[in-house]
Amino acid sequence: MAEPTLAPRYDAASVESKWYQCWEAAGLFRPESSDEKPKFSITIPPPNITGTLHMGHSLCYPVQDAFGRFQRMMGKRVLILPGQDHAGIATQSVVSKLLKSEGKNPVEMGREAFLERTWQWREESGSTILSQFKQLGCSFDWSRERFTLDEKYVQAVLTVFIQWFERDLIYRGMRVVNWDPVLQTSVSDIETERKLVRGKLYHVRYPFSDGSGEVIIATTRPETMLADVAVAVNPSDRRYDGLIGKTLTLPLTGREIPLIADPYPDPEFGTGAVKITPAHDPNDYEVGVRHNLPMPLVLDTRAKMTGDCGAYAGLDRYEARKRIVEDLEAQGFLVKIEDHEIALIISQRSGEAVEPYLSEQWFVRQTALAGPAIEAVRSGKIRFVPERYEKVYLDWLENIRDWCISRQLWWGHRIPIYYTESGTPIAALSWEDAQQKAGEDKIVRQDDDVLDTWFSSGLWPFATLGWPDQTSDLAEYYPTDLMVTARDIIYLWVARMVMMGLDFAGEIPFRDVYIHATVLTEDGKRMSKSLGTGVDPRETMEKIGADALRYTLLSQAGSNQEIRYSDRRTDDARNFCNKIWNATRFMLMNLEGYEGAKPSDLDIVDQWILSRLALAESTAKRAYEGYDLQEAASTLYRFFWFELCDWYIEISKPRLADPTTRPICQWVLVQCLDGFLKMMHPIMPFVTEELYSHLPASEKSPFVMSAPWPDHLSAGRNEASEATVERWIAVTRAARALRAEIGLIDLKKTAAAYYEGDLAGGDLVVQSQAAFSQLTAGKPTMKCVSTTVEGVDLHIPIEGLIDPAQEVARLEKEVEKLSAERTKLATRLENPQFVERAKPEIVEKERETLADLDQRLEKARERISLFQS
RNA sequence: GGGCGGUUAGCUCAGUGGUAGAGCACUUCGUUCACACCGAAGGGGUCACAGGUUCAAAUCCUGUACCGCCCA
Repeated sequence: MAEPTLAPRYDAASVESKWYQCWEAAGLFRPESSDEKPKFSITIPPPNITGTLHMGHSLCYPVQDAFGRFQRMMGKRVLILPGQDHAGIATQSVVSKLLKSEGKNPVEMGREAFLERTWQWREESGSTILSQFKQLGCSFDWSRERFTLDEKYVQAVLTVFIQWFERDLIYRGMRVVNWDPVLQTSVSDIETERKLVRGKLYHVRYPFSDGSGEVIIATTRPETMLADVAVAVNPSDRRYDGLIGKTLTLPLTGREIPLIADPYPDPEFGTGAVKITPAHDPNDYEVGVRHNLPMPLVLDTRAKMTGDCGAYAGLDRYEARKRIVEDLEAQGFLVKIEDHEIALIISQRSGEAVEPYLSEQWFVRQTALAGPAIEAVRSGKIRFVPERYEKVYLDWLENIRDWCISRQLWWGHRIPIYYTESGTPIAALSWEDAQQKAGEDKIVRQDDDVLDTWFSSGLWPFATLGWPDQTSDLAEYYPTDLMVTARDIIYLWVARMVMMGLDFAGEIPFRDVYIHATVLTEDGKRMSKSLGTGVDPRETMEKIGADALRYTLLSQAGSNQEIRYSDRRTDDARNFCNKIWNATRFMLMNLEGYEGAKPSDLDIVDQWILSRLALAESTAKRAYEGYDLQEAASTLYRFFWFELCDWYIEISKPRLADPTTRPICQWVLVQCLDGFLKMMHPIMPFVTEELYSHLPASEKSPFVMSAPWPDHLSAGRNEASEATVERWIAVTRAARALRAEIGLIDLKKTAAAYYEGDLAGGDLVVQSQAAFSQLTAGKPTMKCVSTTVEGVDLHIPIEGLIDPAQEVARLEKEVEKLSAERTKLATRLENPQFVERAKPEIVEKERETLADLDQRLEKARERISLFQS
């Protein structure tokens, strides 16, 4: 049953294109509907509809696929549910730009027309990334694909809002929020980042109205002084004793403001006096509330000075700053300008400096919801992998602040609040519902804002399964088993899913949270499109295939927090694919006469490789179970390349030529390939599927993807055979090294050799692998170069081929090395404390090593004297 | 300021107490015989630094330096 020969080189492109459709057609992406099997479910982090595949995705989604594939092989009903996020801000700005490039004005179009256009865009280009996941081999259940703006999903979002509103967990209030003046919307605290920039600290004189002196304030934002309503000093600050309550005249405007005492100003900083601008600074806002101060706005939603600002009206905030500073200086109010490092708050979406802005927004009260979410992780019901991220999660939840959920956008879930004529807000699923709830009071409008995208994605693990309906999917697959995501959204998303899952679905949303590493460039920089440091995974896949890309990234997915992507690594992965391909090719080329029956008598090498295979199986299984792909990948790599290819296949070459040993070799090779391909499959699905399809395995599954994990291999463990073959390998290595020492490094050239000692039946292995024409037991009479390893003496007759002085030098070097080692060991063994306290097996091992060293030293010295004579 | 991670061969990284490892790169040798995307043999390390615990430390503890990330 000889198979057709494979091409001599692996070509990913021709192999990968076909299998995805085969799997899908066979229905392998959908979980089986069998109650007997335990389930394993994942809801994938929904990528943005504006997204295209980057290296981060190429790690995150194959990680989920790999664990899913592994669990499928372990006999679970696996559901990996895919979908997408509507990405409010990102999508709205993409479509706005598009419209502007078409010469249209999104604002003038109006909400309805804009949304229609956005839906059209979503249909046309919003699913690119999902097809790229298919290219990566992700075995997701597309029949259950969800989108956060699906009708059903919207119902879930509105239901959550309404319930929370009615439970008084959602409230509306005037607050200073992070305002993005480019995107024209509020953003939440965690959608901002801090950036240290060099700025200036302006010291400005605020005179007392009665002419009795002045207070000097220090500010980084002089343009907001037009909205100043007070100057505050710390009550403990003696410099201002007796001055509290006096009135100051605000420069440039002549407006009168009070000097107040408040704990907020730090007496150590500057003059200890702080101007208070409640509408444009969150700390000042708090002061304003405490002192019941007015809160005028001087900047508008575009961060331009408002119409009330006289000469400055309409100026951009930076231009206004310049002009105001000039005027302060001209009028003698400016004391000095110092260099100062400022912590700017940047909006992640636009990159623009956030403007703290007093406005009316919707908030979720977080403290009560955070409690159970903290408990779920503290009690161990939810586990983080790596564990250290647990602390990050807990720290955030323990210091949580209310969540601003309203966004001044159109694309998203419109806040289901309807206002009556008398101004009462009513939360309802629809206008009609609201009217019903309102009774006599007439509904006149719906709130204009939409919800933060994270509000809707917080429901992902249960809303995708049909909640609020009690669907069978929800009953079967919730709570899910695993959430795989990046560390930068532990707050934005993971914590919120836990809070929302516990509150609405009554259960944790997932058992384990796997936080994957960040993929960086080769020199440790962030991959970023704008910086041009990104590597496009699609190009990598075209060059080397999805499997090699997966291997490159997954083989580095351990507990590290970053992965560096480099082409050198992808070469390794590509070479590995080719090696797997060719080893299988070798086996297929040697299948003549193979009948598939298990041979009755295995040789020691066969027992050895099956034992190594068994060990690889248990290690890989443990690694996959513990979410350690790096360990799984390296275990399988080492087994395959260093044991199966470098030794077993090489040793099998002469055995395959011999009709008595051939059937054994064939059978063992098939076992090894079968087991290896299965175990490798979660990481490299395509090449393993292709090669499995050529395998003459006896109990063959239709696909390696649907094959069971090879648990049965563990029976092959045989430590005695392992020890024996490892000795043969050590002797072979020593023999090759000895050959190299005398210039016989070319293994094509044969040499005769002799050995003394017990090779435990390995003479043929050593002979073939060290390329000896003959390996004869006994001591030759002619002049030899010799070495001792594992208690075996090897001799290669040299017949004057070598300069005796050179050989003496080599042996002396060896003696030197051995002596140094011996001294170290002997010192240790002479230490009574070592002998007393170290574990007996360690002491025993050291003693054996010492004896071995002594023997080798003695022999090396003998050999020196032989050459010197 | 607080927290987390890192520092091991020229480079990228494994290595949870018992003689320092891999891949790449380098040197020498080898292509009709699965694979040159390969094979064989080599060279190359004060495991950042300083203390401590231990019979024994890359590994555990304390501190320091530098790099990265997060929070304030």
